[in-house]
This record gives sequence, C-alpha cells and structure tokens, in this order.
Amino acid sequence: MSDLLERLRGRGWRLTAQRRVVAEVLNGDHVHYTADEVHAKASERLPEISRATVYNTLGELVSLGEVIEVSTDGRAKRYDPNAHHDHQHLVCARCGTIRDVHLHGDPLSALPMPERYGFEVSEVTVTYRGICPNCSTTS
Amino acid sequence: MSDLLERLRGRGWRLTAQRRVVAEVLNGDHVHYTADEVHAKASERLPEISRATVYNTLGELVSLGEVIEVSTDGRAKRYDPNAHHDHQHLVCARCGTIRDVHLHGDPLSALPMPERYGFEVSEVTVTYRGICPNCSTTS
DNA sequence: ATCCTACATTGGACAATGTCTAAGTCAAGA
DNA sequence: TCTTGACTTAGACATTGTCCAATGTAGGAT
Repeated sequence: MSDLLERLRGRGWRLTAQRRVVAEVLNGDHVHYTADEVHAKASERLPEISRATVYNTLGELVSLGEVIEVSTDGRAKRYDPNAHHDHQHLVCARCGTIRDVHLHGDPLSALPMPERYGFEVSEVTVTYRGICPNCSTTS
Repeated sequence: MSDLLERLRGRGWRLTAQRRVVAEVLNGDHVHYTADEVHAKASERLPEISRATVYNTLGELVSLGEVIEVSTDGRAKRYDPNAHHDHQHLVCARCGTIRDVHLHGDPLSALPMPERYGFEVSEVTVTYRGICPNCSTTS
C-alpha cells in the first residue's frame, strides 16, 4: 500500500494525512466500500476528516486509475481498490455482498461488429447476480 | 402495447389513466428514459400526474417483469421496455446514449464454477462502453 | 530552519434522485 | 348505482453526491 502512496506522490499528489487514511481504508482484498463507509472508517483514525475530502480523494483515485468505481444497484457507488487485475463482479441479490471474479475469455469478443453500431467500444463490465451460500441456507 | 395493458389487467392491475399513460410513454424501441423523463412525457398528456405515481408504476412494471431497470452510471436509473428479448447495453461514454445489443453466446458460461464461490448465479448484465459515431466525429 | 504559495481541507448549503404518508379519488365488481 | 379497497396526490423526508468560500498545510525555495 505504501507502493500506492509512492506512486501517487510521483504523479504530483500532495501527501496529506487525509489521503493517507483513505488509501489505508481501501487496502485489502474484496474491499467494496461506499463513500460513506470509507468516511466512517477513515473517521476512526482521523476524526475530523470531512465528507467532501473523502469524495474528492475517491474521485482522484478513480481518475488516476488506482481504484474502480462500481455501481451494481442504483444505490451508493462502491470503490474497489483491485484496479490492476482485470476482473468482474458477483453480487448477492439478497445481502448485497460483492466478490471479485475472473472470467474465461474476453467479454469484448462476445459483441459482434454489426452490434457495435459504429461505436468505438473500449470497456466492458459484467455483473453476475445470484444468492450467496450464506443467504441460501439462512433463508 | 395494448397487449401489455391487457396482460397487466389479467394480472389484477386496475387500469387507470395514469398507468395507461406511463405504459404508452414506454412504448417503442431503444427507449431508455429516466423516471423524470417518463414523468415529463406523461405530464404532456396528463398534466396532473404526480411523480410518486410514476415511480410507483415503474416499480410495478419492473416487479411484473415487463420493464427492466438499468443503471449504467451512478445517476438516475433508466427503464427499458424491451424486457422480453434478452439483450445487453452499449453506452456512449460521452453523451450517454444507450443501444440495446445482442451477444454471441451466453455470458453466464464465461464464469467458471470455481469462480462462483457457492453462489447460485441466476442473472448476468453486460454493459459495453465506448464512443458513439456522433460523438467521435463532433469531437 | 523558515517562509511562501499553490494545492488541499472543511463545513455547510445545495442538488439530484428516490421513498413514504395521510387524505382524497376512482375502477370495477356486486 | 353503490361500495370498497386499490390508486393517486402533494409534499415532507431520506440518501447520495457536488459545490463554494474560508482556512489550513505540504513541500519546494531561500
């Protein structure tokens, strides 16, 4: 994670306590917090951090390509630090849990040319939905 | 479209002017309006229709499987009446235009069993992003 | 080590989207 | 035509996100 901070400093990021804390909160596997959750966790370490700063910092991390913005439902966006390994998402329709998953083949190739309507297609996101093991037993 | 209204009445829907107008607004190909857009268009025909009714009606149409809810960005959800033909979406990253597209093969099969983590996967949505012909010329 | 200044942070107002409720209205069966 | 439970309405409220002016500070310059 200090790699990340170094990388960002190399790109002209001013290294503040707030940004450091946000980056630390986003450290880990299968992390998909909402902005509010990031703010809550960041506040535990740095109580005076403001919502605006969390939103700003998350937006910057997304712009820099270090974090991916995920909106699986119409609710709050979630932030996924696993930006350097191509992956897709598997979401529990009941409890909302999100897992990172890896696909066979390139989903881009599933879209035939005549179905591209002249678009220059550059990106594809795939979201699987189902019931997670936990929810299917405790029905 | 009157098919739709008949079908819904068969399912116990009370047929009101408001519901009729909402259903009419959603008639057509490549229709992907937000709730507010539906409300605006419905108001042209039935000026006193309320936002709440539009939200209620759209929610009911989604529950009944007659309309699909699409959230491609983190903004307002869009409502797609093309619910009876399996399809995915192609979105212009610049102007937001949405096209319905049809894929080669079943995207469900691209998710290997070990990547399902015990989920009962039942649904998959694929969203392609790129620049539409209109936006790529008028850059 | 200290100073500068451009960049970062803050709190709070504001905006966009969606949900809920209590009171009034009406579709459709009896 | 009457009745009734489902539907609609207006507006308050909730959630999520953006913007701004005032204040603070990281890090280069001296």
